[in-house]
Amino acid sequence: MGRSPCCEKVGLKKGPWTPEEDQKLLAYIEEHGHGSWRALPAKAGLQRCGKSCRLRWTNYLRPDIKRGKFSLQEEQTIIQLHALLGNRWSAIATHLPKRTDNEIKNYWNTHLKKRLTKMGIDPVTHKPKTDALGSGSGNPKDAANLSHMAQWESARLEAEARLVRESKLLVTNNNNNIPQALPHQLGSANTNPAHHFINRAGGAVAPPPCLDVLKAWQGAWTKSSNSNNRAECNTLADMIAMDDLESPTSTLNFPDANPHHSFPNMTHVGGFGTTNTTTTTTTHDIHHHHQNNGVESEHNVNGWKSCYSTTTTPTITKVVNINDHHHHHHDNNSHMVAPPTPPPEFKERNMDTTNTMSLQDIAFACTDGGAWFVDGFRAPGSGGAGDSMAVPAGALSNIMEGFADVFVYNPDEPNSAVAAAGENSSNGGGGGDGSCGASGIFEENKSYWNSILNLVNASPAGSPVF
DNA sequence: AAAGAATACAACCGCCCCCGT
DNA sequence: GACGGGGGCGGTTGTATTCTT
Repeated sequence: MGRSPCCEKVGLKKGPWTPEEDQKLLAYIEEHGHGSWRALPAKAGLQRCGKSCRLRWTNYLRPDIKRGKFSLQEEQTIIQLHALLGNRWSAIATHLPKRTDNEIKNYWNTHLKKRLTKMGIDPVTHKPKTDALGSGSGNPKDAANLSHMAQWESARLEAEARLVRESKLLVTNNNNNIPQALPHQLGSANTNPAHHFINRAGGAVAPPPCLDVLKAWQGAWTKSSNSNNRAECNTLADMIAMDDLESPTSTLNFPDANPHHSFPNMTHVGGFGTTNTTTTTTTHDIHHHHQNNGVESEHNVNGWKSCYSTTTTPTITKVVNINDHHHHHHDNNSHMVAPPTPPPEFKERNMDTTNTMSLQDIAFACTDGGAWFVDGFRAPGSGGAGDSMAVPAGALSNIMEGFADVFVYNPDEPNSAVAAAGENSSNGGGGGDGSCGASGIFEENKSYWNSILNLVNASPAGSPVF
């Protein structure tokens, strides 16, 4: 036998709510709370069933509901979470404050799904459609790149999901974020991906990934939107400046006396076309010591510079004017050779102020075709240590390119978008408008896959994500 | 200007899970 | 442990609005 209906439906009104009905419902809930939904309509004087009242309240009348256009960040979050969670709208909604699952679901069905389809990406699997590879973008090169990304992403998601799960166990076992030893400190034989968290100041906490990655994204978006100049917020400097960075997305916090110290060790791999020199910093998180062909140089995280010797622990000095010191490079006229520089649009990006690292942070593309990899990660064939996470061969360039425009792409301000995937872009650079045309579509694809990398971070403890 | 198509969004429906009894 | 009510969830439909021809 079927279930009995939630309430007696005969004579009950259906369809759109009138302002009067809304007022009655609001007034009643404000005074009494909703209590039992089943009993509410009679008490509130409404000819509706309790379920209808509940839906009207939760999806529309609730005071903490944000209405209106979805921001870029919200869109990205939805897409990312959907890639991981599928149609679990309520789970997705928990990471989009003030948005209801119904609204997100509708937005997905009416906007995002279509847009992904248009980009040649299957909105269900979040992978490029097979036929799209050949004909979707009209550009075989784009399709090939996309295929690489998909291939790599698939393997990666698997590994990272494992990482997240294991990290949770670690955190649990360590009693609420008591600092843990890093793989380097534990011994190098550990190949468990769960140990690949970024080093922190003092070699202390290696927190599990969480939605603080998205927090950083959303913070940047919000900040730049407020200043009406998103382009000003494309670098970590802008994010660092956001001491008031609020997280609407994550409930996890990892205490750190000085979050500005939370930067990774990095290793430069490849570059300069000749010697695949790999030099890893081992001392300071905020300073990236760097050597090519025996010549030393450095990369510094925003706001810091070093007075270093080439062989000893550098002395780190906070730079007063952080905007002047995105990177400190010695030019070719000095005794130093200019190191390969990350394209400006993603220098220092994603090194957030919130004590977490995005998986995107494993690498920064360099103009020489090489890349900076955060400790514990390496490019294929780079011969990294046993505790490195390898990137499948063939994927590196795609990864590098994938780092480009997530932050800066703004469909409302096409000219502000950094469409090309850095100076080593292989698809011809594309136009500045990431919102239309084959090139634009490809840029969106890169951004898309890039952003999915963050998904494995997107599981605050206790969330329904995993 | 009007009709039809497309889009956007609110609301409904039915299934399922949780929890109290 | 079984049962039933309440509420959550995801899929779908209905309707208003906007766009296109």
